[in-house]
Parts: sequence; structure tokens; C-alpha cells
Amino acid sequence: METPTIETLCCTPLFDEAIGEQDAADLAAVLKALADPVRIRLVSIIGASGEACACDFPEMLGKSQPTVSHHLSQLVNAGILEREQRGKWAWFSVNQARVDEVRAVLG
Amino acid sequence: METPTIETLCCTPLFDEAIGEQDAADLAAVLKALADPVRIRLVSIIGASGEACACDFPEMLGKSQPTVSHHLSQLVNAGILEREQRGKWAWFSVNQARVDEVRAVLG
DNA sequence: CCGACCCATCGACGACGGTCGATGAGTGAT
DNA sequence: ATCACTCATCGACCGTCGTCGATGGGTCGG
Repeated sequence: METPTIETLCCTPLFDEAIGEQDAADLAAVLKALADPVRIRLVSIIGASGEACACDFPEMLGKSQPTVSHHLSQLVNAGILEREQRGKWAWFSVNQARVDEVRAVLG
Repeated sequence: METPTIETLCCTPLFDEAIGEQDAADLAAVLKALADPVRIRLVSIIGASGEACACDFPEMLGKSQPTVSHHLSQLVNAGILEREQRGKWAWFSVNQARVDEVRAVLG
């Protein structure tokens, strides 16, 4: 060995990797879907109400209808919301299992 | 009243607001700090190791030193990591209380 | 069949975020 | 004092994201 100096003493005992690179990317994707004020309020309102149709959100949130639709899509794609079409209206509910999944990883 | 038609039947019983607008913004800020693959791996490694100095991260993560420093700052600003200077080295540890805070909101 | 309504998609724009090379402040050893 | 080393900050680049107006596909009532 070539004369080990002080820098080899810094931090050798480091857990190599607690979470895999792929798992980290997957978790980041879900968290990114939640990391927006509008989307948090959407999940909060829908969760508290059990289910809700999209028609009320633009006024409640002060956002345009396309913007709300965009956010709802993000949440559905991330598996956080479920979407169900009822005639003219689109109804949404929270996929609690998915939320619990995230909570579990943080523990 | 002006002849209530079918659209008034859509979704009147809606919880007005489960989470405040300000609280939503605050929570979004913390989640945004976590919503990145590199930062998740950082928190994971540091959490599993108890504490860790910044010197090993560039090689472990395959990212440049400025990039790692940038991500560590984000996490410290969000209150997720604690920073402690020890001579030349900067040591980081996980603020578990902050993480539990997030977990609690998701429940 | 036609008009009204709900909602997703598209296109565009401005703002934000991750990344890196270069630089500088601070520390410790010689 | 000088040098080597660690790490934060700066400036720049470019991709991503939140937002909205306009458009279009579906659904219901008349």
C-alpha cells in the first residue's frame, strides 16, 4: 500500500447503498407528483371528501380548467389518484395504498 | 332560487379545504426537496450510516462535487439534513423529526 | 339533430431546476 | 508561510414544469 495518510481515515465505514438506484428514481417520481401546492390541495380535498368530481376544482383552487386537468393527470399517472368517468363528469378518489407505500418508505 | 337543474346536483357536499393554502405550500417545499433521485439516495445513505462526510458522495453517486454540494444544501435548507463542520470535513446527519413530520401529514 | 356542458389535449411561453467547470474561502500539515 | 485538500458559491447551459387560451372529443337534454 502507498503510505495511507489521514484522508483514508475520513469515512471508510459507510453503508454502500441503503436504497437502490432504480428504487430511488421510482420513489422520486411519486414524490415529485406530490411536490406541488395545487396537487397537495387536490389530494387533501379529495381525500377528505372520499371522492370528488373535477368540476369544482377550478374555482376552489383559482386555477384554469386545463391546469387542473393537468395536475389531476399527474396524480393519476403516479398512482395517487383513481379516475372514474360518470356520464359528463370525471370523479376522482385517493389510492390510499399508494400513499401508505410512500409513508412506509420514509420509516 | 332560479330553477335548480342537474348541474347543482353534481358535487355540493365537498369539504371546503382539508389543508390550508399556506400549509400546502410548506409541505410542497419539503416534498420537493425530497423529490429527486440523488437526494433520496443521499438521505438513504446518511440515514443508514447514522452520519457521513461529504467527501465520499461524488464517487458513490457519480456526480460532480458542486452538484453534490448543491443537493446537500437543498436538504439542509428543507430541514431534512443537519450539517456539522469538523475540521476540513462537513458531516451530515438525518433530522428524523422532520421526516416523521412528513410521514404524519400523509396519514 | 342540435346546443350546452365537462374535460382532455395541444401549443406556447416564462420560470425553475439539475448539472458542471471555474473560482474562492477555510482548514490542517509541513 | 506555503501547499494540499475539502467544500460552498458563481455563472452558464439546457431540459423540465406550471400555466393558460384554444381546440376537440364525449355526453346529456331538448
